[in-house]
Amino acid sequence: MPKSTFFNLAEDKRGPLVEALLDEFATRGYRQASLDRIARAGGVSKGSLYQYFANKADMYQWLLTEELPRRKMAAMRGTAVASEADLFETLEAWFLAGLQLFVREPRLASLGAALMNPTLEPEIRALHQQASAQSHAFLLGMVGDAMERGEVRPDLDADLVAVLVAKVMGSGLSETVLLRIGVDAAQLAADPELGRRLGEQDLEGLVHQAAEILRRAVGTP
Amino acid sequence: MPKSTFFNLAEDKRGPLVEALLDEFATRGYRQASLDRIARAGGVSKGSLYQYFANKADMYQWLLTEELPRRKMAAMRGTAVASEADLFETLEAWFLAGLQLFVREPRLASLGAALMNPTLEPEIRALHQQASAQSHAFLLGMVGDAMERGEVRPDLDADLVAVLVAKVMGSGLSETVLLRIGVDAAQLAADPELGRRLGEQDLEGLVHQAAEILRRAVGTP
Amino acid sequence: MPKSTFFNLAEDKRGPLVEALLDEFATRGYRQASLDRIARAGGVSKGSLYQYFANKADMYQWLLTEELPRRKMAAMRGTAVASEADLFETLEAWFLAGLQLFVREPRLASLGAALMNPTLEPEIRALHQQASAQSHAFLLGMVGDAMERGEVRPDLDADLVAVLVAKVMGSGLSETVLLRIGVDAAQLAADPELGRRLGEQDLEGLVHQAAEILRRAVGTP
Amino acid sequence: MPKSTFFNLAEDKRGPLVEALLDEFATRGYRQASLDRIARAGGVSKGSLYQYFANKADMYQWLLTEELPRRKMAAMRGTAVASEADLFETLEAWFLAGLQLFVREPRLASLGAALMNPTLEPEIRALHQQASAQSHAFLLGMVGDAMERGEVRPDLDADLVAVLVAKVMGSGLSETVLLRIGVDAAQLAADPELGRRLGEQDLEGLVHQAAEILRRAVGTP
DNA sequence: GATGAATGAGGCTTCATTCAT
DNA sequence: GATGAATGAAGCCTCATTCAT
Repeated sequence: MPKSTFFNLAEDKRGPLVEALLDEFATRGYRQASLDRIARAGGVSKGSLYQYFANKADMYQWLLTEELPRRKMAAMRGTAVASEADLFETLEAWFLAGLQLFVREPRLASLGAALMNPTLEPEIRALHQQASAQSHAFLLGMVGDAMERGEVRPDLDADLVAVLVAKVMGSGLSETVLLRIGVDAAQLAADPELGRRLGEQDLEGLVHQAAEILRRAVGTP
Repeated sequence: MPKSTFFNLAEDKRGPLVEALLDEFATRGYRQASLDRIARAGGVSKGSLYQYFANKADMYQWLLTEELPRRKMAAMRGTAVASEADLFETLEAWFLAGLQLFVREPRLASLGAALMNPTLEPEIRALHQQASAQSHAFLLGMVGDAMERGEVRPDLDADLVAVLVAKVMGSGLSETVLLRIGVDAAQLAADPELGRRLGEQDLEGLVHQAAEILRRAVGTP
Repeated sequence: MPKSTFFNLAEDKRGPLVEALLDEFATRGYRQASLDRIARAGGVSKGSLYQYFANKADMYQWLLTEELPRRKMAAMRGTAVASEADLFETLEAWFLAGLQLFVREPRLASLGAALMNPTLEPEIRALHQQASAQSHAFLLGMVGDAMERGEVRPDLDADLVAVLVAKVMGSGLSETVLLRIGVDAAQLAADPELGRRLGEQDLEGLVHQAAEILRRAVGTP
Repeated sequence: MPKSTFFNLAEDKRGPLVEALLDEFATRGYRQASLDRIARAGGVSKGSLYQYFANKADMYQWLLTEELPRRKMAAMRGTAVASEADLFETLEAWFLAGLQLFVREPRLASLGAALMNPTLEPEIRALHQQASAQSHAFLLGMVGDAMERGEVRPDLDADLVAVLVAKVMGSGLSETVLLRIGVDAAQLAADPELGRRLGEQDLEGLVHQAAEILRRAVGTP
C-alpha cells in the first residue's frame, strides 16, 4: 500500500514515476528491477521512493494490483459483449480484447502474465497466489453459470474447465501469437512495433479458432 | 558443462551436492539461489564448486539439461504406450506419468516448469528459450503425424494445436491438481507428503478427462 | 572519472580518503591495493567507495591523472625558470624541483614512476601508455625547439635525445639519490625522514652535474 | 631455490616446464602469472610444481637468477670485444648484443627489464633490489677502471656515471627501439616478428649514436 | 516533504597452497 | 615421485534500505 504522500503527488510528477515503475518491472522482473534506475528514470530521488512506498515489494504490489487493472480497464473500454451471448461468444470477445492489448501494450501484458505465474520470490509470492486465485474464481463463476444454462457439459469438472479456459484463451493464445511473429515476450516489450506484424484479422481469426475449439471441447453437443 | 572433476566424484560425495543443487535452485530460482548455501548444504567448500563447474550458470544448466531429464526418464521408466495408440491415448499415457512425477517429486516439477517459462535473467535466457523451442517442436511433430493419420482436424493451425496440448495437458493439469489439494507449488515442494492427498485414481480420472476434452476439441469427429 | 558525490564531499571526509588512496596505491601498486584496506584507512564504508568511484580502476586513474598532477603543481609552485634560459638550464631548474619533490614526498614519486612504467595489468595499461606518450611528446617538443634555436646538435635523432633526457634527468637522478642515501624507494616511502640525509646542496650539485653532462652529450659545441 | 627433484627431471619433461614458466612470467608479470596455466602449459600437474619449487616466488626467482642469465650468456656467446677497446667501445659492443637479444627474444628482454625495475610485490622485492645492486656494482667497476685509465672525466661522480650508462645504453636504447617500430613491450613479446621491422644496420646506428653521445658526455676531451 | 549520501550484508569468483591417494 | 581434488581467505562489486540535512 503506497503512503499518502504518493497520492498527494502532482500528476506531472507522479506520471513519470509510474511510467518508470512500469517500465522497469515489466522489462526486468521483480528481483532484477533496480530502485536506482527507477528513481533516475522517474525523475525522483531514491530517498523519495521510500516516502511514497514502504519498500520495493510495495511498489510492485501497487503497480500490479492497482495500476495494471486500471490501465487494462481503460484499454478495454468499448469491448461490448452482446447481452444474449453464450459463454464461448463472451470469452471470444473478452480475450480478443485482451490479445489486442497484449500486442499493443506489451509491457502491460508482461506484467499481467507475470502476475498469473507462480513465483519463487518470497516477497511477492503471496501476491501472485492471490491474483491467480481471484482470476480462477472469476472464471469458475462464469463456467458455473454456463453449466446451469446448459452451455457446458455437466459431467465435467468445473475447476478443470476453468483452468483450461485460462490456459487456452490466455497464455495459449499469446504464445501462439509470439510464435507467429517469431519473437519472444522480451523482444516484443522492447520494441512494440513488432506487434504490427500481425494484422487485426489474423488476431480475430486466431481467437475465433480457439473459441470454437473450446466450444467443441467442453460445450454441450 | 561441468568439469571432469565433477564426474569423477565419488557417489557419496556427489549425491549430497546434487541434492543441494536441486534443492536450492528448485526452491529459490536461479538468481536467489546462493552458492554459499549450496556449498554448505552440499558438504563442499565454496572453492570446490568451481572445481566442478565453470560458474553458477553452468551449475544451473547442467542441472536442468542433464540431471533433470535423467531423473525424469528414470521416474517414467515403465510408462508403456500401446503401439496402436492414437495421439490422444499417447498423450494421456505420457502426461499421466508426468503428473505422477509432479506429485511425487515436486522439486523436479518446479525445475521443469521453470525451464519451460521464459525468464528475464540474462545468463539463462537462452537456455530456457531453447528448451521451450525443443519442446514445442516435439509436440508439433506429434501433432503433424496425427494430422496425416487423420486423427486431428486438418483445418486447424498445427502450431496452435501444439501449444494447446502443452497448455492443457501440461501446466493445466498440474494447476488443477494443486487446486484440488489446496496448496501451491512451493508448499508441495516443501512437503511432498501433501501430494498423497490425491489418490492414484483421482489422477487417472483427471488426465483421462483432459485427454477426452482434447479429443473432442481438435480430434476428427 | 569519480562521481559528483566525491567532489561534494566535505574536506574533512575527503582528505583522509584521498590520503588512504594515495598510501595504498603508492605502497602496494594497483593489483595488490585492497579496497577493504582503503575503506578502513579512509574512514569510509566499502559501499561508499562505489558512491564516489565507478570501480577500482577509476580510483587509480583519478589519483594518477588528477590528484597527482595537482599535488606536483602545488609542490613545484615557485620554481621559476629564467626567460632567457637555454634547454639545459631549463631542464636543470625543472628536474631540481622534481627531485626535491621526490625526496620530500616519496609516495608521489612512487606513483609518478609507476605511471611512466609500462604495466601488464590490463585495466590500467592504456592509462600508463597514454601518460608515457604525453610525457615523451612534451620532451620531444622541448628538444625540437632547442634544435631550432641551435642548442642541440642537429645530427641527432630527436626521439633518442628526448628519451635520454627523460632517463638521465628523471629516473637516473632519482636512482642516484637513492644510492647516495642507501635506501630503496619503498623504505623512503615508509619513512620520508630518510630523505633528509641529503642536503639541499647535494641535490643541487647532482642535478647540475647531470645537466652539464647532458649539455656536453647533445649540446652544440 | 628449486628442490632436487627439479634438477633430477628428465630434459624432455623439464624443457616444456621451463618454457611455460618463461612464457607466463614474461607475458603476465609476477602477480598475474597463474600456476594453473603454468602447470597446464608445462605438461605437469599443479601438485608437482610444489615438488619442484617451494612456492611461486621460488619459481620466479629461479627463472630470473638462473635460467635468464644462462640464456643470455648463450645468446650473446660470440660477442667479442677487442682487447684494446676503451670503455665506450666496450659498452657499444656489449649493448649492441643486448639490443639484438631484446629484439630477437623479447620474452627474455621483458624478464630482464622487470628484474632491473624496483617492484612493489613484497615476495620478490628483495630479488629485484639485489639484481639492481649487482648490475650497478658491475658497471661501477667498469667506470672506475676507465677513470683510472683516464677515459672518463675525473671530476664526475662515479655512481652517477654508472647509473647514466645503465639508463642510456639500457632502457634508453630499448625504449627508443620500441618508439621506432611503434609497438610496446607487450606487443613485441606477443609477436616477435614485429622486431624484424628494424634492420641490423638501424640497430648498429642507434647504439653507435648512443655510445658517441655517452663519450662526449662523460669521456675526457 | 525531499534529498542523496552512507551503509553493510551478501553475492560470485580467483588462486596459491596443502594433502590424501 | 606424481597427481589433482580440496580448501578458504581474500578480492571486487551490487543493492535495498536508512538517515541526517
